[in-house]
Amino acid sequence: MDRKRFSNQPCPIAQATDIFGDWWIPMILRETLYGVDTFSEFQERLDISRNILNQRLKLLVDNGILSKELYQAPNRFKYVLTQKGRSALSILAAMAAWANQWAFPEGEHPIRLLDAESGEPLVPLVIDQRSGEPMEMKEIKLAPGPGFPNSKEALRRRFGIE
Amino acid sequence: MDRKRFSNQPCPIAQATDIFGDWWIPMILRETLYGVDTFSEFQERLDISRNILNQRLKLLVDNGILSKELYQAPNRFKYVLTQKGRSALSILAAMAAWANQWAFPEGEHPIRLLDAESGEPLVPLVIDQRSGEPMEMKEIKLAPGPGFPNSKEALRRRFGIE
DNA sequence: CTCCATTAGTTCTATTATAGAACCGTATAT
DNA sequence: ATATACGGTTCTATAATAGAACTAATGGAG
Repeated sequence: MDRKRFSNQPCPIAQATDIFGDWWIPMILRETLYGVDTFSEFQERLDISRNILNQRLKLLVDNGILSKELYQAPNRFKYVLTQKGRSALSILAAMAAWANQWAFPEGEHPIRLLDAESGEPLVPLVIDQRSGEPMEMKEIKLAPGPGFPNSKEALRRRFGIE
Repeated sequence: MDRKRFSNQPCPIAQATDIFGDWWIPMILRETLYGVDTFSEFQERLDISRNILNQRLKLLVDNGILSKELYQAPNRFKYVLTQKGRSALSILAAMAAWANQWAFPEGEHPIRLLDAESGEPLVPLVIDQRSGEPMEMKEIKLAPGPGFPNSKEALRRRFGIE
C-alpha cells in the first residue's frame, strides 16, 4: 500500500514529518551545506538512484524548500535553498547536535559545524525562547492552539477527555 | 531493493537520519508527548499497522530511545522515553517550530507546546550555544571533526580538494 | 466459574516504493 | 566530428508498507 501521509493533520510535527520523514530529504539538504547544488553532484555524492533523486528534488521544489534555477540554457539547473529551506536547516542542526552527543564518543565527533563567515565553531542548541532554557530541561506537553479545529470530536480524539 | 542506510557514515546528520528519517518514528515520539505509552494506544491513535508499529517500537528500543517496561505480567508493556529519547524531543521541537512558522498562517497554529510543569508556553528556537544567536542567522558549513576518518580519500570524497 | 474484552503481538497478502541499471536528448568542449 | 557532461526518463526486481485476519494470555464482569 501507499505510504501513510500526515499532511492533513492539524499538527506541525505531522506537517514536518510529512516532508522530513524520509531518509533522502535530510541527506539532500545536508549536501547543500557542502555547496552541492546540481543534480549530478547530489546523485554522485549521495549515491542515490536518479529517478528517486528527481522525485525528491521535485518534492522539495514543490514544497518551497528549494528553488530550481536555470544557470545554462536549456536544461542545466541549480537547486538553491529558499528562505523556508534555510530555516529548515535548523532542524538539521538539531539532528546533528543530537547524534553528535549520542551516536559518537565524547571528543570523537566526525563532523563539526562552522560559521561559514567567521570560521568559528557552531554548537546548535534547542532552547525555549521565552525562558532561554534548553528544551531538554523541559517536560513538553502539547495543547490546542488557535488554529486547532473547533470540534469536540477532534479535541477528544487528540487530547482525550480532559 | 532495500532501503538505503546511512548508519555507517561518519556524520551525525546521517546517523540521525538513519533513525529519524522515517515517517513513523517522529509520529510515535510525538504521541509520547500526549502521554501515550502502550502498544494499543499508539496503534489506535496513529492508525498504524500493527506489524509496522511492532517493528518501529523494536527499532526505538534497540536504539535506546525507548525502553520497554513490563507493567503487568506476563505481556503488558509500557514504552517510556530514555534520556536519549527525551533528548531527541528537541529535534521534534525544532520540527514543530519550523512547521508552525511555515505550514500555517501566523496566529493560526493548531498546536502549542507547553511546559508540563508551569503550563507556560514553550517556543523552541535553535541557537548557536557559543554566540547565543539563532542558527537561522548563520551560514552553516560542515568540517571534519576529531573523529573523522584519517584518510586522504575520505576527506577528498566528502570535502573535495580544498 | 464462565464468558467476554483488553492487550500485545504474529501472520498473511496485495500493492507500492525503492534501488539499480540502461537509455535518451541537448549542448559545450576537444 | 566526436566525445563528454548534464539532467533527466524508463525499465525491472525486490523489499517495505498497509491492511486485515488471526493467536494467546490475562483480568474483570456477571
